[in-house]
Amino acid sequence: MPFVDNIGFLMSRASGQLVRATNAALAEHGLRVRQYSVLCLACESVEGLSQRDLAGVLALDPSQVVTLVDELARVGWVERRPSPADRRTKLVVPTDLGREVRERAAVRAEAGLAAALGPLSPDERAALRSLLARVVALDVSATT
Amino acid sequence: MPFVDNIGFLMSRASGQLVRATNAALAEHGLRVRQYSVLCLACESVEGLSQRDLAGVLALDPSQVVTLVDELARVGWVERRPSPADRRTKLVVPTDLGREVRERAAVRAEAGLAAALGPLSPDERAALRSLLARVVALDVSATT
DNA sequence: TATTGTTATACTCTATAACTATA
DNA sequence: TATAGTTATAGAGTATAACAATA
Repeated sequence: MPFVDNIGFLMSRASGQLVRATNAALAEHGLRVRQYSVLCLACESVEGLSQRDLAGVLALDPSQVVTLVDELARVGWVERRPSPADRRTKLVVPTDLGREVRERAAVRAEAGLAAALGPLSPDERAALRSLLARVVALDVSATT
Repeated sequence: MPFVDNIGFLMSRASGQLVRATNAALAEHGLRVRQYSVLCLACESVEGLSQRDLAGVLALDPSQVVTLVDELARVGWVERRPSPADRRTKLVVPTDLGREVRERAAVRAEAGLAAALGPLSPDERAALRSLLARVVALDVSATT
């Protein structure tokens, strides 16, 4: 099988395309996809997530999460709150402004992603999502 | 739909896993996946590919290809040959040693990739490949 | 004038290691 | 002793711009 049909190569190219399309769509909102992912997860949580939880869900190193939260906090879209249960832990919670930004950004991000997925039917997108989820579920490094 | 089910996010995580698994498998052969892709394409071509062709197929900037070919040439696995047709063009061709390395590396790379794709059946892998190929085919930036 | 290969630069992402404060 | 967050650093990947040789 020729190299251009290698699943790893195709995955890497496709991933790059989706990231670029999403970043382009998010640019007008002052976001990149990494910061956006943190903002989304913070908005979805009820009590806020610890940075450790964020690192686990996103499969990032905790030190990377620090930077992402710093950037979102600097513009006032999330804030760090002390955890009532553990004084080491900081909960990342969205501000009201952060929720608004996230809502507007989500519309553009979805549109950008949809365009990058092109002619795939809804069923095909669901199939792709399901296959990807099964690959991701294998990740051994993610200790969460 | 929660962020963790976002296709872009899942694709990005899955891509990272496949790249890491492949790099780990290739490490004992002194290769990383980017260099390996150039070596594979050079081995598959009959007359050698120009660096421009390589950049087009791999969706990389021509300046990135320079670095990759430099590294493979330094260890004697490929060489640059002048094109008979165009004196600006350099054809990248594998050496005999390069072909041997590629053959051995391919075995390990395939095994590493297969492990990273885990429980996906052959049919599911084919379906994944096909879906990815259709997404990649959309890439507007690839002028090839 | 346009294209191939090249050099240079800057920014993002990835990967580790070490430190602090708490547990 | 282990964990959450933080700082620091180095390497790999991505994105542009400019230049020389050639078409």
